[in-house]
Amino acid sequence: MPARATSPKRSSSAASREQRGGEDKKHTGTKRVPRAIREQQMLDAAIKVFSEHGYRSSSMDAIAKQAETSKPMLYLYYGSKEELFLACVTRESGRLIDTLEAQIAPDDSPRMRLQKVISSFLEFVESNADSWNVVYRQAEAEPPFRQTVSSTRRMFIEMTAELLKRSTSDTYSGEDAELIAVALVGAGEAIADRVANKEVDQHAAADLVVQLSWGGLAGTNSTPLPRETQ
Amino acid sequence: MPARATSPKRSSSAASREQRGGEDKKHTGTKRVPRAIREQQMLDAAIKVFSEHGYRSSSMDAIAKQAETSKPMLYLYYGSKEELFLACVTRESGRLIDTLEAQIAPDDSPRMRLQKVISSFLEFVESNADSWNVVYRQAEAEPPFRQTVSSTRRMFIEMTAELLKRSTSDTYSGEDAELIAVALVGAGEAIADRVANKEVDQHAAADLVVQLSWGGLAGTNSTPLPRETQ
DNA sequence: GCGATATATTACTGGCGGGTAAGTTAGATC
DNA sequence: GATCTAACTTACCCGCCAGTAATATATCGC
Repeated sequence: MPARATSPKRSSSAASREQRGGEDKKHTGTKRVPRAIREQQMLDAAIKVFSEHGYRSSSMDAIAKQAETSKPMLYLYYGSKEELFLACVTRESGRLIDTLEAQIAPDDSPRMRLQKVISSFLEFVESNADSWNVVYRQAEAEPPFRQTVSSTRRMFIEMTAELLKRSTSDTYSGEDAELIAVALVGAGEAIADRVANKEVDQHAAADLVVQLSWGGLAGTNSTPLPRETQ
Repeated sequence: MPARATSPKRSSSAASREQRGGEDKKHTGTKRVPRAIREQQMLDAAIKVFSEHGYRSSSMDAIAKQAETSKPMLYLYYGSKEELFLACVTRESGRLIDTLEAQIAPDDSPRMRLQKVISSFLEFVESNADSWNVVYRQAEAEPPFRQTVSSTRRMFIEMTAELLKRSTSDTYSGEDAELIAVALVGAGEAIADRVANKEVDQHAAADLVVQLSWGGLAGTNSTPLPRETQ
């Protein structure tokens, strides 16, 4: 009964600060940390290592070390490397989705929604570059996880297509809206990569993507960009 | 002409000889193939295997088998797995770039260029899905090759930005043009992924990307899409 | 024919890394 | 303070695979 990967729900709050107490070298020198917390530490560590070296090149030992624990604990809690990675993807894409959903108010105009979603999306990516890298770029290249990425992306595309259909007159078919959504999401991801690498300012990028989505190149042309920060 | 691995120029043209003579099972049963040809077979095989399983999960044995040769030959010609992969990326991105460059005539209008480039790009991706996958999606996830992908992409972005600056009035700064180019290239890549997976028709997609690039959503709105095939 | 060399193979190794067995201790509960 | 469990560890196993001898033979130039 190895508890199988995180099956028990959540420990919720908890999280009494600690660590760095003392270098007790008595026998083993390892602190005892409740499962719910350790699990999160492990995911944090895994994301960092996976992001840096890629899935295959990341060893479980390296992840364990990063999480300040040992390999058997990883296996006790997550079962296998594959499940661990999947847990990373699941948690992080969940966090992202939650973040985005929290932004939209039901009575926002479509354009307002677009703006909010885009800027919070880029904000998330900026402050969670490793997550972004793991969830999208790493998972995409590993055959076992392609489907997961694909379905996450599909959700974004659906979301975007919905916005499109609602905001514009129905001059193009649903199929076209879908393709356009694919393109827009792709554009967003490309910008996200730049933002994650800190190559562009997130707010400037957000402004530009909104303009571009809404008005296309003509739009950026006719409406001089209001730049905010930077 | 970096030549790299493949150092001795050797052979060059060649290409005359053909195999498929007879199933001589005398001793080993393996036919002799000139280097220049074997090298290309190896790259073909490597691209296929890499695309299917990813860089790390592809064994040199599997690639050798696919190329109908043996592992030591791979090492003789390419030196290491890493160099082999790099050779794949180099050859394929070169092919893509050549294809695109062959399209543009110096007296084409910017819009004409855009259209030609986009459609030949998507055409290439459609008929070279494995190349696309290796050059972009696989290489991107492997730290040793990220820079290569990055510089290939940068070239596309530069090309696009140049087109933008030339075609529109200079109402936005070069920096904005660059960012817009990032977005457009990202959109193109996203569509390319769909095309590579045969999820959308390449010609319809090309039309749509052109429209979208040129006129944005407003453009697709005001100009009903002329659909061709399908 | 006769080397020289380029093409080829089989069979190995060395280590890395996923996964596990077996045992240890901390601390909650009564 | 005995017990029971959950949190830990060290130390190992073993398969896979990048890379390498060592060796064989087809073919070209002469």
